[in-house]
Amino acid sequence: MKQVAELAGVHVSTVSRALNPATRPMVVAEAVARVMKAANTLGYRLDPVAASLRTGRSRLVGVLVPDIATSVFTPILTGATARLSTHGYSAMVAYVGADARQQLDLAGDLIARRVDGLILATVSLDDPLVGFCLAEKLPAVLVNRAEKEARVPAVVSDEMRGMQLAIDHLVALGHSRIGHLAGPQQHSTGLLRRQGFLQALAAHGLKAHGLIEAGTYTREEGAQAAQQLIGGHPEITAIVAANDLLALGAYDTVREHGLTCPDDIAIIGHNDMPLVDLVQPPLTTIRISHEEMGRQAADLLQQTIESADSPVRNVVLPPRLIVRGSTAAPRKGRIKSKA
Amino acid sequence: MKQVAELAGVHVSTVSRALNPATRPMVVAEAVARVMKAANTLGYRLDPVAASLRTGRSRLVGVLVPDIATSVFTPILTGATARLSTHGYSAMVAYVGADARQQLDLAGDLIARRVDGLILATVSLDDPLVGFCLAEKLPAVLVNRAEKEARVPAVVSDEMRGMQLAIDHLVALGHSRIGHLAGPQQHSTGLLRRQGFLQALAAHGLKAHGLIEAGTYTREEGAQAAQQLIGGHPEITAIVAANDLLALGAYDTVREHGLTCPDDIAIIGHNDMPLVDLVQPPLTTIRISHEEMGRQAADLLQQTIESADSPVRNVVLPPRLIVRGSTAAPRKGRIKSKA
DNA sequence: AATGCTTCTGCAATCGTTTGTAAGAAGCGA
DNA sequence: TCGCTTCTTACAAACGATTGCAGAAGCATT
Repeated sequence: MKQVAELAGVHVSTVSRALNPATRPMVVAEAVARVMKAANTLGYRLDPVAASLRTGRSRLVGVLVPDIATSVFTPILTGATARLSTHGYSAMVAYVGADARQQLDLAGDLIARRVDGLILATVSLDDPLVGFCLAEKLPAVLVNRAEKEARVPAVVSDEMRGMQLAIDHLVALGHSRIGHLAGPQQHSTGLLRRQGFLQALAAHGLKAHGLIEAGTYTREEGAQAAQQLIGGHPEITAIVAANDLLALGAYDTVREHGLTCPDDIAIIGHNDMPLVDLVQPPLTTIRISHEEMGRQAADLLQQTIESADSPVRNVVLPPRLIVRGSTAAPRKGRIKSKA
Repeated sequence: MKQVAELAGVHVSTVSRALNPATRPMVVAEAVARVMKAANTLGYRLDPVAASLRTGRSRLVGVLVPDIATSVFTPILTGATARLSTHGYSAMVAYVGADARQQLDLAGDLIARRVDGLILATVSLDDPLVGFCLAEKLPAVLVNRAEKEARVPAVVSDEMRGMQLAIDHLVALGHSRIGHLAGPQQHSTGLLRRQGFLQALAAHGLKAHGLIEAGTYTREEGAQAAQQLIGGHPEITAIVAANDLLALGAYDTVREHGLTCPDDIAIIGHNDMPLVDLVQPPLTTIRISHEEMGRQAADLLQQTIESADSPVRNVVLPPRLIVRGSTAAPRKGRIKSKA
């Protein structure tokens, strides 16, 4: 910067002001031009580290993502980082486990690195991390999963609506004995989808035929929960899962019981993960645009960072029903289970 | 830091030395203890930004990943970031498209932010980015994809071996008329798998029955290439794809032709992506541990950063054959294609 | 007792910006 | 001509560490 100043025949402070769009009006146009030219010929670029030291800001945001490889978090991440970069921010991504202590440490690291804000894809319904950000006055937005009380902005899918789409579809096909494979209840996705399931059933004057909670969103847990569900409620003709992986777990169980999907049991998932259209039968599911979620989260974060006290605003994205082969009208006479 | 110095009754420079493991021996043990205690009671943490400004290092590494959501890059990323953090580094992740200009810009940003090194998952066989890192003297390691000439360390799968496993398996089943769905030839994965395919065939005294290149690793391109392959070589009984997505594209085409897999045509993929065991038929494929790749890349990068001129060393991971339902012995009399 | 050596600590410069304050120039009305 | 704004620009003090250098203290050697 000193060299640029020399070459342009001005003081470094003038160079700094000329280079910063916000302070540029303070400098006479002719000087700005000279500075620009000098900077160009020297191939000079501002040092973000030094700037960060002085200003306390960094144009860096931290993104905390659960360390589950196969899932919805990848598109959230690509959407978020892409949009962040159009706002001039870079992303520091950290994959974290469920350990709250580790999460707080990591957030501490990020704060030490002077991130301007955080995108959290990890929060449970009542997460200490949110309180931490609030205490540190660090802008944060939640994505995919929300908190119980809306203390910070969040971007989520309309879970109630998603479940309503699923139930409406099944009821329209003629199902009335429907069970639910619920997700982890400490996450908003699990909780709200469960509520949505019950509420949508009630709207049709129906009640749940079994509701089993899976502890995690995995195929194994899904298979196990489906086992209990079918065992306890052999009369059911349809299963609504809180997540595609749980639904795929249910596939395994249904197959083990010698039943077929959708003829014996219709199954409907949630998320529309990649490849679920290729499994057999292709999975009917509720599609959520996770990439769009990431983008919206980036926008929301930028706003909270740049306008000091913008209101806590939630963005709720509409889900879509994607009908494939795993749902059909129930059979009249059910063939006895062979297993 | 000043406060810590005051509380411990020493100069800031002593605090700095006491806190840095490398310089700690210079400080008498008793003083170190006092500093530690003071730092703890004040909840003091070193400021990485200031340290970075002074030292030019940052304990930050940049990771460049192609912006394709569904793929092998997620496990690479989780593996790499996890291992990096055990080495005390944090990751700045950037998802980038194929545009070379954009990639260089991004790398420039990262350098400006003083990253200590780069992990590149994006490189083509002859990538300007590698030259750029070399010119900037920025440590870099490649992962998954390698360069033509090994100018920097890389972590890759043993592609030749992978293809050999695939061919050996098919030949053992009785196949002899085998075609290849090759991947993009500007990436080492595409090129080497193609070479491996030909070489493994030759080892059995066979030659290729058709070899079509797909421009990108997508299901659509796979379907299209398979179309050409089957059209031009209706005699083939097996297809070896350079990638699972290409293989799944081939599924679509085979189905369209009214043929069945594996009876009419056996198909074998590459990577063992999540869920390919759930498609119908479950995909036989070559498994690569991408998470391990990420970890090894992190290790390699740490070494290159921390020991100035460690030799250019490549890590080659062994692939494994995973046999599932998409491969079987060829039928004796082929039923005519209906399409 | 003087010298030399080792070990430890303090001083102060430095990394590359940003920004409050002051000072100089220019314009204008009285 | 003088004083008073209004623009511009320069000065210099931060931001929070690291590190070469020098000096002080302690100890052993002669």
